[in-house]
Amino acid sequence: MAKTTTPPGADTASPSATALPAARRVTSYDVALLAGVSQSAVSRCFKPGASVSKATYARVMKAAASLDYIPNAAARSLITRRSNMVAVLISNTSNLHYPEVLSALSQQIARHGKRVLLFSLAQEADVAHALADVWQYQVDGAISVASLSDEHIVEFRRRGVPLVLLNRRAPGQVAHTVSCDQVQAARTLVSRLAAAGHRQFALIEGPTDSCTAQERRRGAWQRLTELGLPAPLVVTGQYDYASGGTGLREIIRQLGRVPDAVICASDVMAIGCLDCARHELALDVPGQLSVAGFDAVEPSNWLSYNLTTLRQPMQQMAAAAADLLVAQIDGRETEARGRLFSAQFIEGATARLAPLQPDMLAA
Amino acid sequence: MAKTTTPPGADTASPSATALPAARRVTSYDVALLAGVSQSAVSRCFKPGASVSKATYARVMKAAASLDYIPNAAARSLITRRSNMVAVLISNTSNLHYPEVLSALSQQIARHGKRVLLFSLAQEADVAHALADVWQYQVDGAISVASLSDEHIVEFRRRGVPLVLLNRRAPGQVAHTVSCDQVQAARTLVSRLAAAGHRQFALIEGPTDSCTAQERRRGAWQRLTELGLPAPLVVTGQYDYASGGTGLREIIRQLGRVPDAVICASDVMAIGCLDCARHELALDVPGQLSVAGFDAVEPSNWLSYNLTTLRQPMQQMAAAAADLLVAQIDGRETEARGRLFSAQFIEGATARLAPLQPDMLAA
DNA sequence: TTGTATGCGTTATCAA
DNA sequence: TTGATAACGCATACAA
Repeated sequence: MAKTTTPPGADTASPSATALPAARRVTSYDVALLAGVSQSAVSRCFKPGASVSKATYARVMKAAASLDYIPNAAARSLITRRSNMVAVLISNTSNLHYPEVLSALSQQIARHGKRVLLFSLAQEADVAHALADVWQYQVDGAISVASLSDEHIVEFRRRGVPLVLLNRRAPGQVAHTVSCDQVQAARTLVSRLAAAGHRQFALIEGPTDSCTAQERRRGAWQRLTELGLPAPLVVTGQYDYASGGTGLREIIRQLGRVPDAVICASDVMAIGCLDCARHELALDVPGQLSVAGFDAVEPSNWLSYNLTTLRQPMQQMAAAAADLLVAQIDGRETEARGRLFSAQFIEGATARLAPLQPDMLAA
Repeated sequence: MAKTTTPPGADTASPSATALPAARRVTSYDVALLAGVSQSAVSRCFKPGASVSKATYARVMKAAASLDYIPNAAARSLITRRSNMVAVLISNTSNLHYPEVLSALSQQIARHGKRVLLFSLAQEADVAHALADVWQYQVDGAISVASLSDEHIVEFRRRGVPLVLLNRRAPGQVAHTVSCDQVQAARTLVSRLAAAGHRQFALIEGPTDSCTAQERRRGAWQRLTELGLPAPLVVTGQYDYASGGTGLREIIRQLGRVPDAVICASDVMAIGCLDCARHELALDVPGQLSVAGFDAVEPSNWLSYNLTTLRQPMQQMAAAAADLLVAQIDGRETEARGRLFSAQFIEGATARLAPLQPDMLAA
């Protein structure tokens, strides 16, 4: 390895570790000087499809290596108007879903040679702050896994920053969107439960401002109505574990009895509901009560739960979002487009299900 | 105020959906022109502690607002040598731990007016690629929640990029570190289990290259030896759910019987172990077998598990890491420092525990 | 307090 | 293929 001057105390004894006093950065001029070429020649050597002779390329690369030269992305982006950064806006409320989404997005964005500038939104109020920074940092585009208001979406367009919404809708706006068909997913779930004889349904929803929750609700209602079943009892939760238990209690209180099936707008709530039913209310699930969730987060697959749920093809959705965004950035895609994925039904063992009938697929 | 040329469609009325063809960006010159001041005056207005008169400040801000002007961070960082970006390196293997760590880091870094450039490492091989980008993007510093080789750590110092390791050690290097005392945590756990009468221990470890796993192992061994207990049986897992079950089976196979206690190097493995014990082997936990984990991830707290585990004060650790990094960036902290936090013991209900004795604290 | 002039490190244009 | 030169958008030293 490079023996610089004095190998700074490698033993914990003497952390001399004096930070090098802002050593002047190595620039393309330094490399040019050492290689005996012009600065623009150096620049060209670091641009993929440039026109450089083998000889100069070799000389430049050798000099660059010996000086530890790395092009400065800030300077580059100033002139190319490309930062190779993509903003990812994500709200913490996604919770257990968060790592899967984020690492998938990060990977897919990296495939296109770009990196993720992360905006992790703890509260709704953070959106304004985050966006102010998004504009400053000159990102090439943004992917939002958080709810944005119409005004915010308009601002993206006005500022010419490509935007893709992942699992969110733009209420009054045309926007590029990648999502999973929640309506269809909820319809499928209801169909399969109804076919197995469930009649009294209850729903534990997410916060009403979440469009994912709204669509799941709409799909369930639609299908229940079509099947002539009684209207479901609806309570609202916060997508968290505790909401599952309190939701179930509330349902039983309002209904005066245990419903046939509880559909929860997230797996975590479904698990909370399940634990409450089994451990606190001593109910047999799925004997006395069927419980289903959405998202197929990792714990839903654990032996203690084996939850009936619907999986979103997140890796594919992330790839689609990244592709769609890059297409916009490259100007290949101008008109707003939406890509809709289908959820995969996971039978699990927390709901009584009838064997699959052909008409359910058509449902 | 004089509407000079044509303010680019500032009204939401006509979104005409056609992406504006790379409209020339609004710069500080445009603002200066409209406000009737010099460009440097505009610049000063956007610098916190600058010397500007009330009057010009107002004029400039008005002009800026009407033009939708936002300073260009790339240009700024070129001259200030501050990008206000912090690289966060994190490996996906942290899995359930990942969201907590990442959102805590993101928040804490944001407190210092900086943003997170995310490098989510799916494989060990990604490190080199990630680092190459870290150098390019001119980040102010980096926080690594992934294992870095000595060579990599040296490179940070050589390039003058401040680095803080979170829950990782630098084997042969002096480095700024924030971590949780895994040795002490493991010792405490063994002490409490031993005091309750457990004699035959087994460990399900993480990958041997993980230093966190190593420390947990060392602490457990130390304390077992001190207490004169038999050496534990050790098997290795991958930190995932499946490893818990296969680990337990392997332990029972090698031991010829069920051990008194299984200590797992992560909660997810502990949960896998627990589920296997209860649902597949029909063992009574903690009656016949005690199971404990590390990390206190959210599911460990669910009713089905109520796991005996140790919580790392992650929010505080993230804050410490951010503080330490920023101190380095600002040149306030030059000598390598390590901050060590203590884990909090969560009693849970998957292990038989004796009441807390004073000497355990000293252990 | 304000304006002028210069430089940050790169890419892009154009002539050689 | 190569080199001189002009941007890119901002911050800062210095003079006014």
